[in-house]
Amino acid sequence: MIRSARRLFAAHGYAGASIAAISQDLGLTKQALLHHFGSKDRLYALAVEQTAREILQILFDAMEEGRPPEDQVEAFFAALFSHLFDDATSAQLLYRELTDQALKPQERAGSSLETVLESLVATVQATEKWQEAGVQGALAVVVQLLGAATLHFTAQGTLQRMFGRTTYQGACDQFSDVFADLVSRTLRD
Amino acid sequence: MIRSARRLFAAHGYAGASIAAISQDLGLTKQALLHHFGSKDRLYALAVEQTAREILQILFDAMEEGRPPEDQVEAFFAALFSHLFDDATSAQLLYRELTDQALKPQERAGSSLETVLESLVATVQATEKWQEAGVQGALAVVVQLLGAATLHFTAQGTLQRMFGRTTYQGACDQFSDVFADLVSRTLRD
DNA sequence: CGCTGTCCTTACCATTTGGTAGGTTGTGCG
DNA sequence: CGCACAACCTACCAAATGGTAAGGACAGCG
Repeated sequence: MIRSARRLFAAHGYAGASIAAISQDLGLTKQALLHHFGSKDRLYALAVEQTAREILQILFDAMEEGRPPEDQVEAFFAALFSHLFDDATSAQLLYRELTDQALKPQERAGSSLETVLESLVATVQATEKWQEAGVQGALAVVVQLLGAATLHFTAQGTLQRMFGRTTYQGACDQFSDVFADLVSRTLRD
Repeated sequence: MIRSARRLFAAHGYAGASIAAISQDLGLTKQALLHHFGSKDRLYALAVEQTAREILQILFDAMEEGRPPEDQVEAFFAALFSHLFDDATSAQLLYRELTDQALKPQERAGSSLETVLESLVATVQATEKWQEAGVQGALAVVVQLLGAATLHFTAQGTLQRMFGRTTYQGACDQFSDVFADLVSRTLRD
């Protein structure tokens, strides 16, 4: 159920995906959904939180103790990239939450999405190159890298339409290397 | 009128911004809007096209003949960045169109947004570093750079909320330099 | 058997959506 | 003046929105 909700919220946004559409996608009535989740807000919150938690897990896995922070961040972005490669809807959904802020304030507090960003900023701040740039510098770096990693997936449909599916596929393959290079160049000097 | 529509479509997306809300923002009734633009679709199309045309103009200005393509791309991204700095809604609106594909197919054909992407890809493909990577490689680079440039602006609200307005402002200042460096490193070797 | 609770349904509801029809006001122009 | 036309309004409409109420089907359990 949440998987279906994630797909539709990712594709059409909070406002664009009605609970009727989601339930129809599942072959149920919308009241079945409301029965399980109480309200559209709560379903959306669950979808976002679940998605963010997956990313958070990837982050934790990449944060092995003892390794230099540069390696940790690199490992995270590599793992994130391959995760999004398998499931672009994650990128789409989280990006939408970043831009729409459709989550209720109380549901936002202490969410996994916040934790991911804060941990990333802290780790970047621990790198040699950026430790003197303060929180602001690290935040700039993190946002930049995340943006570079995600547009690719969030704009999937448009890019395929504009350039053709085969060209897009080819770009996908190259993207991984180009991106890894970018992360490395940004974190080291 | 279109300015107001751009603001609201950028903030809430096509589905999330009703013509009633836009007209209320203007102090009119929604029928006044419908009178001028015929339908919500057409108003949205105008807002997107106008915004994309601004970006296209920035691109043309950066594409002076005779300069090396690396410089052209760098100049474009620098100008784009300062434009978005003044008007983040442009980034938000165009990003939404990239992800939502809310434009009708007939209105998409030959739009400024397509022209921008295609011209960028062609120019990147003309650079020394990427001329052997084909359309795919150039597309990957363009998407990556655009993503890096825009997340910052599209997620403005969330970032301000999470890290505080002052921290966000500080990151803004640093972002410009970090980004210029990133573009340069990506285009040259 | 009967009781309870979960799952899911049909039947509603008030509100909002995009859009139409028709009328009113004002302005420019012959 | 009289005519046309744009701008804008009120009044409506069918459809879709999120959500409530009430009940049926069915399982587990005493």
